[in-house]
Order: sequence, then structure tokens, then C-alpha cells
Amino acid sequence: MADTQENQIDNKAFTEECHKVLMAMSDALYAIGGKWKLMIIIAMGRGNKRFTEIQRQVAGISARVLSSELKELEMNGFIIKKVENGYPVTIEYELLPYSYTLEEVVAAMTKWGMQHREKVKAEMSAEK
Amino acid sequence: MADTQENQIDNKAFTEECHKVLMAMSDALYAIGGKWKLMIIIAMGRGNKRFTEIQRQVAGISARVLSSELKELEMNGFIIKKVENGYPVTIEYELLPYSYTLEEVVAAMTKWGMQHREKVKAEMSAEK
DNA sequence: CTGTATCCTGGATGATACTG
DNA sequence: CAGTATCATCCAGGATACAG
Repeated sequence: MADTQENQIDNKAFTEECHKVLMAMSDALYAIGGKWKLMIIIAMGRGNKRFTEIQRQVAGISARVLSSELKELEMNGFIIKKVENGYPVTIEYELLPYSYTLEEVVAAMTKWGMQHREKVKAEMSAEK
Repeated sequence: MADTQENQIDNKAFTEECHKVLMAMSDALYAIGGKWKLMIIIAMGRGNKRFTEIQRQVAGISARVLSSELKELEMNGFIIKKVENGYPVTIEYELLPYSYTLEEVVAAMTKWGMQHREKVKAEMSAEK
């Protein structure tokens, strides 16, 4: 009985904690989910600042999509667009400090991605 | 001159490293990207094993989508479907060990998601 | 309860051409 | 170089109904 009550309490707390975690994950996916945002941030973190540089580095992204992703990233405080007047005008994108709060996420995902690639490769050669 | 050469070497190595990281991220996004997979794994990690339990916990997912996501997760070795014969038949899904390799990723993302939520909330109240 | 079958729509993306 | 405009396409996912 006491056991049953405790279990109910535990389950309730557990469910609430689960909701919190799921909500956090949902928030994260909303902000940085999708096919490109993290990859753009990685490329920029490696020193790519110009539109064309980023596009070359992030294989497969089109100008239209890169343009709209950069706008979203700017709106959400991850990057800033800098326009230098001159001949010709020079445009550079830079990471803002908020991008660096993603370092752990990026590190964890890339590490996992590398392990996963190894696993898939091993399976490929295993099955004939 | 030597400086220029060294820079070229550095840049080349740097670009290659960037490619590796981007490829790893791309692999990871391919396997666990999308709106639902990580959330399903979180819910299952909290003890939800039945189809309906998972659907209730992962707010907003439809039966059709959950069904197809579970199939993909099973194909990719993240979960296993267990069928217990009885009256009625009981079906449970369980995380396989490979799901636990995602722990760091999940932890990093949920932590970031919580911080992000706080930041957004702070901005909301700031701008009247 | 645990799904599957259909139908359908919006938004994301690709392709291509064009501009300052 | 750094994009924008336009059009066509595709598919994830929602809604609903149904089935074992």
C-alpha cells in the first residue's frame, strides 16, 4: 500500500520530468533542428565568413536555402551580418557568442556521427 | 613566404577537418534528425514501452507517424519490438543498447533546450 | 490496443534564371 | 560576389476511417 502510493508518486514525478525533458528537446529541435543550421554554424566556426565560402563548405546547400537559413540564424541571435563599404562592398557573417553555447551539442553530435559511421561501415562489410 | 606556405598547409588541414566534422554531423542528422526520433527515444528511456503510452507522452505525434518512426528505429538498431502471445497479445518496444550511445547527444540537447527556453522567455519579458 | 490505408495539404527544397 | 525571383516538385506529416 505504502509501496503503491510511493510508486504512484514516483511515476508522477517521473512523468513530469519526462515532460520537461521532452519539452526541452522540442525547443531545441525547433531552434536548431532541420537539415542545415548546425552545419552552417560548424562551417562558420571553422572560419568561413563569406556567403560563397559557406556555400562551398556546406555541401549541397543552394543559394536560396542558405540565404534564408542565414536570415533565420541572424534573427535568432546566432550570427551577425557585417557589411563593409568599399569597392566592392564586402559582406561577412560572424558567429555571435550565442552560437558558442551550442559547442557541447555540436561536439556530442559529431562524435556520435563518427561512431555511427564506423558502425554502419562495419555492418556493411559484415553482411557479405 | 614560409608563412604563406604554412598558412596554406594549415588551411588545407583545417578545411579537411571541417569536412570531417560536417560529414559526421550530416551522418548524425540523417540517422537521428527529424522531428520525432530523439523524442521517442527519450520517452522510451523513461519507461514507456507500449504504443499508446509513447504516443501519449510524445505530444502531437499521430499513430501513422509513430508507427513509421518505430519501424525506422527498429531497422536502424535503436529499438526492438517484442510480441508476447496471450489474451490479448501484448506488444512492447524496448530500447536496445545502441540507443544508449545517444545519451550524450540527448543530454547536451536537452540542456541547451532548457537554457534556450530561459533566454527566449527573458527576451519576451524584456521587450514589453 | 495497435496499428494500417487513404487522402490531402503546406512547407521545404531544387532548378534555373536573373540583378546590382 | 551575394544574393532574389519564380516555378515546379516532393514528401513529411495531419485527418480520418478502418481492421485485426
